[in-house]
Amino acid sequence: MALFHKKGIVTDPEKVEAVLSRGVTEAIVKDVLRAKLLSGKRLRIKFGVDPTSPDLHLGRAVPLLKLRDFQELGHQIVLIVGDFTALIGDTSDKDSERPMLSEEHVRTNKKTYVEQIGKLLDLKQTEVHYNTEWLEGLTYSAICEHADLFSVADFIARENIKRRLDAGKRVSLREVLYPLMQGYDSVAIRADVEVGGIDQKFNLLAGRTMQEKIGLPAQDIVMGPLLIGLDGRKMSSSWGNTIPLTAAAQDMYGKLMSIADAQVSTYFELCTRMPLEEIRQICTGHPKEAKMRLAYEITMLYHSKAAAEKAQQHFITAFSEGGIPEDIVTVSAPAGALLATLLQDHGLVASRSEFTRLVEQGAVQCVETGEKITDAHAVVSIESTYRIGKHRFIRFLIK
RNA sequence: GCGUCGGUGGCAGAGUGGUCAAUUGCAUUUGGCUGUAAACCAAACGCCCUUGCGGCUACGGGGGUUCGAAUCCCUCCCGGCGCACCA
Repeated sequence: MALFHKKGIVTDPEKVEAVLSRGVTEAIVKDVLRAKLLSGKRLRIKFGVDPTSPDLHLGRAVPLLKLRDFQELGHQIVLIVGDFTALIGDTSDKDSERPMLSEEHVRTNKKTYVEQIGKLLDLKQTEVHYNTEWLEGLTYSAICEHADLFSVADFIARENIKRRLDAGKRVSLREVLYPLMQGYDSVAIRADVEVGGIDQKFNLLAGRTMQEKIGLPAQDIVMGPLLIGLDGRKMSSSWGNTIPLTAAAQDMYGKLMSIADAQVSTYFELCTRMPLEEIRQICTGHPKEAKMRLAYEITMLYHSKAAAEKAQQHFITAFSEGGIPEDIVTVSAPAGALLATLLQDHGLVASRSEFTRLVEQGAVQCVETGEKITDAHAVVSIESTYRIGKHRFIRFLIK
């Protein structure tokens, strides 16, 4: 945050333009927003996250970086932790009904959120709210007033709702209330701009509608693309294809190395702030080198330079050179214990059946001798290290 | 409430009395290859063991029919759709 000046608002047209274009799929209304940014007025930039799962992931970090861009221009970031909305469940990113989360579940999640966000934003310069503040106290009549601003047709025309209805799936009336709440957040904090993913368009527009009807100036909207996850589908907590911001450096690096080649430049653009020209150059080089650089950059962003270097080194020894990592889980075992039992006890295999299968496939290997285990009843009698597949390692000390 | 259709493995979605531990796709795991945990190709993918055309548990819950049920019947729970006249 070196460029940040407490009072000054940066109106350099080039920087403003960069904020409006990098990683921006659509901005509503772009010209209006540009004018506002150039005016020198300090804007209130809203962003909401629902604490639905304990970890934020890289996909969620895309809008957070956009917020950082705004913060660097000197604008006021207003972060809303949707502890109330999380109980309802957004429909925007779901093809199935989202279950209501328990309050306790939400409470434990929201604690960690602000901390994770602090890796990207300067929290001292960020206003943080929980939307329970204003949503919890709304009366039925206030809700009716809000609900009156929208028609049922608006909702059933939404693609994801329509798809579900057509497929004969249930859509709860409760879910339909979600955009109203998100919209009201904008009213409550008097947002000038709201940042979100393109999948949030409907909800973001609801904010404009509600502000206008209530007599406030309508917020502008900046929407970014959705990051593709590890399996080629949209990155989403419920798919299990995410890279969590809390992932250990080594793990984060490894996960980044498993993204598809075609995604590398997109990741560079959306998940780092490396100059676009430099990215273009890196991506014209060897795909593997480019991906390693990407993994390094992102790991550094969330951890440290040292951690990123270590993770990279680990990756090279463990995978590129087929070696073994330095810090292997080490446990003590009685002499003559069954390898199968030991691995199961330490969670490296889920069941005996799985172990047997792995042995049959030649996946279990003793590192010291290089021998593949072929007997499912092999025992461990001397101190040794085992490798299962490519990335499961364990070392046994004999008691 | 009445009628009707449906609830299957992480997800999607077949199967509708035996040969079903259950087709297929996705995800996952492993092997090969390589430029990496990319891509591609191949295999595996409920659990247990004395590894056998072995045992056990499983197709929303419970009960029943049958030599035998994911498949038929009853009942309960959950969901979709339709109906709910007069206002």
